[in-house]
Amino acid sequence: MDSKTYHHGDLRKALLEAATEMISEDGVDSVTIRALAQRVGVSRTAPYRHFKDKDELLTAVAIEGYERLAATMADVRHDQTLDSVARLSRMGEAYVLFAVENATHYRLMVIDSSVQSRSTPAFREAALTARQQLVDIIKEGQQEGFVIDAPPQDIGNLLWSASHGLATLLINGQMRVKNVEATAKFMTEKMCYGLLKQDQETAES
Amino acid sequence: MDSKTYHHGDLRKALLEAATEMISEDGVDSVTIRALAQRVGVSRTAPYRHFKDKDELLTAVAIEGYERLAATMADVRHDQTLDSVARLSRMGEAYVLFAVENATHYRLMVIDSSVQSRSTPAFREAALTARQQLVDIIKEGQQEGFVIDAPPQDIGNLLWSASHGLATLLINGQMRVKNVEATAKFMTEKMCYGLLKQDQETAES
DNA sequence: TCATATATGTGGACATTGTCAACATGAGGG
DNA sequence: CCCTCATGTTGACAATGTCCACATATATGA
Repeated sequence: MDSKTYHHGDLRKALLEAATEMISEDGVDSVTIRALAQRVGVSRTAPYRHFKDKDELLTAVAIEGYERLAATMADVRHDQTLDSVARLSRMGEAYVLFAVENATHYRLMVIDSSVQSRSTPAFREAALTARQQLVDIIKEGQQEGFVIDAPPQDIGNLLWSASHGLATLLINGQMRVKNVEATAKFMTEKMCYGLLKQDQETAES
Repeated sequence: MDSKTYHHGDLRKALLEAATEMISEDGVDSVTIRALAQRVGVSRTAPYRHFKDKDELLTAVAIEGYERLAATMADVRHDQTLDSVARLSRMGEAYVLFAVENATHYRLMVIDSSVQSRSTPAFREAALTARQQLVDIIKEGQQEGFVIDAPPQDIGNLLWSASHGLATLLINGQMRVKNVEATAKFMTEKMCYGLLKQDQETAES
């Protein structure tokens, strides 16, 4: 059941794996249904038995990406060797590293227009699950008294935004940096500890 | 010289305008060379006299976008009714508003893979010019003693990242918000005034 | 003024791609 | 053992990007 059977076995999975490989090798645009099918060893229209169209396939790849990202973030969240503030900071680093190391895949996940415009419930849920890791850490930080009392969703959006933005700058080469980890750490810390010399409380949204 | 001449007059400009319209109406994927040509009233291969290929055309559109963005940011920077801290905060708002109001165009500018991968010197310069507006304000803030002494480039990257990230979340609908301006303001201010209750100085990158 | 070179626009042609429809195959249940 | 249905195949077609040879107009210089 591995080489020349008419039926493939688990074509869906094979397609997703091959697509992921192609994306990381040559970018999303290099993924064509035909090339993908050939790589997996099936005829060009076989993928249509598993995905309605190309967008659906790419969306599935993007969802897998979010699942991996969420797992990475969950690891940080459960790292018992760190306190909640350190975990918060470390999570920013982890996020940025993930994005940089999986740049083309990350692009697909985060902003590729075809995937975004079709955004299925499953896709949205995958993205939300990843973000929830961050929000949960913030809540813990609040319980421990380290983090200000603004709504954790809002704070999460702030940190998520900053991490995503940094990742984008790095991926696009608009920000050249020697050490990605150090940069991510600098930014996350500055964000956590404040940017201006004087500190004061301000109204919320 | 406006309706039926064999030669168009300023086809290049007309193509860019039409492409910009199509992008904002139906997204980047709706821009096809043929549709574009038809919209402008020329034959399908005429655009190739002005752009090497489709990517070059889209890159030109993206550059125009950065020019508009830079102009918007420059307006804020030169607003004499605000002090430098307020200008900094306002600039974040202006950036996010620009992105949301020109969502599809913004996508093209910031992360569309075909444009990014080809990124020409002109494209990079346009992006840098916009970012420089932000860095300049930060320098002014430092001179006036409001902003910490970290390298202005680093601080600029931080704020740019956060603004870009927020814009992306909003554009992708991953963050539903009643009032975009208020949210941008909240985030920019929180970033400027610090996120944690205690304040302290930390090492830089 | 007029011929000619050059820039600009046109139409035909072709390869690539996504996708549909009709057909083939084979695994599993009755 | 046969039938059904999920799965895979082949042929076909339309849309698209883009090359090439040709057409046309504008500018240049004699």
